[in-house]
Amino acid sequence: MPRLTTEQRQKEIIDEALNIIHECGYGSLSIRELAIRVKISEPAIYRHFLNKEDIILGILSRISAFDQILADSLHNKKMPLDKLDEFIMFHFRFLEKNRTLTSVIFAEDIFTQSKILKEKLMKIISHRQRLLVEIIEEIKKQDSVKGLSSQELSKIILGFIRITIMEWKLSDFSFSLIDKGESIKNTFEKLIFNK
Amino acid sequence: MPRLTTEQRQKEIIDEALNIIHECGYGSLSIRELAIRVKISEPAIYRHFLNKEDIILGILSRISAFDQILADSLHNKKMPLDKLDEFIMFHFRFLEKNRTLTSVIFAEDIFTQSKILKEKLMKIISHRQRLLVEIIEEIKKQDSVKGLSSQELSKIILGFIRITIMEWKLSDFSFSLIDKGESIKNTFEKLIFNK
DNA sequence: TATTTGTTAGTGATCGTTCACAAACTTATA
DNA sequence: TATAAGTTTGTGAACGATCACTAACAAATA
Repeated sequence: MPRLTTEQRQKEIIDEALNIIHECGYGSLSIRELAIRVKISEPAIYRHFLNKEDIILGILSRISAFDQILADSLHNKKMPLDKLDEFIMFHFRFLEKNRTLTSVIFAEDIFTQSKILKEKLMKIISHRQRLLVEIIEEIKKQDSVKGLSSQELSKIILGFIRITIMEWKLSDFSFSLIDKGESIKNTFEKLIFNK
Repeated sequence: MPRLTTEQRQKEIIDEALNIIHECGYGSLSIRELAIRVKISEPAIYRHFLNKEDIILGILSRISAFDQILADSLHNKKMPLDKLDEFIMFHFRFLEKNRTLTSVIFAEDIFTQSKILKEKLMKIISHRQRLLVEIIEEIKKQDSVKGLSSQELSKIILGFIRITIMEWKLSDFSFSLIDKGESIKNTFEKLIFNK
């Protein structure tokens, strides 16, 4: 029975929480099961998190952290079209490395329970859309884009990304998301930006 | 304490199950709460459904029924582009009238628990996509469509529909989905079908 | 020694489900 | 037509299991 620092344990606990949600759904996420997987007792969980909601907040923080890395990565690209590519591919690369997070994205029920969680989720969603709208606005300055609002375009792109991820998940990750990303890239360039 | 036929009760139970999921999320759907809302005892629920899973199957059957009406409605349209319009608008009209069903659509957790439920959901999804692909193929015969596969196009359309519904739900149904449908129609005609 | 991280044991609440039984409605028989 | 028999739809009480969470205490670490 090794003793870890709170930081290490918190990471372990969130990792296992994600595994449970991923494998058995959010409804199966119990402190009991979590404690068994982390190989500590139930009360030990409460040494590192205030309550169950706090654990979910920890999961959302991990997604927020992703947002920061995404923003940084976009800064490195100069051409707006490259930024769009990076926006899409970053999502796919990230999810290939963190499959368990796909389950959280679609687990609506996590967020209906608590106002705090719902607000945090909405922040993440709107932030990501704002990021995409900015990219599209930049593209519009350079290239001719059909008479569609940036809002609409962003929703089309996000919707397509989302449905692709969902298909990937429902197929038990049977194809390469990154390969799909390449063809999606071409699709949008053809479809929207007249390339 | 009035006695109803099984058919009537089953309808009541499913209606209230949908209300609970809609208002409080799937995690709050318990036989106890359900019985309170229907104003019968818990064991009475089991007179009309085998178990909880059976109740969810009843909800899914209601969605399947929708699929049949959609297919019929599409048969009445002759022009393929009208069919596409009808496909989109039918979804929106239906959901405006049945808001509670939007919650089920996004409640992933319902389906992760049971193999039977997951399979029934996948059938519904793939059936709807097949319907849309057929429409797109018809359009392709008549109009010039950019070099994109019907599969890809169907995913773009379904993704956009889905994200619009999600936005509608997250905004607490603060805008008219049908109005949005009109502008989506124009968007796709401009974007994809060179109108 | 003080603090942090862990344990065992137990809290009341709620879960889905079943039991034995009662009232209502339908059908068959006297 | 009255009544008996059978079926369907309801009830209260209770089942074992599990839920999130806590009090009290022990061991490891600084």
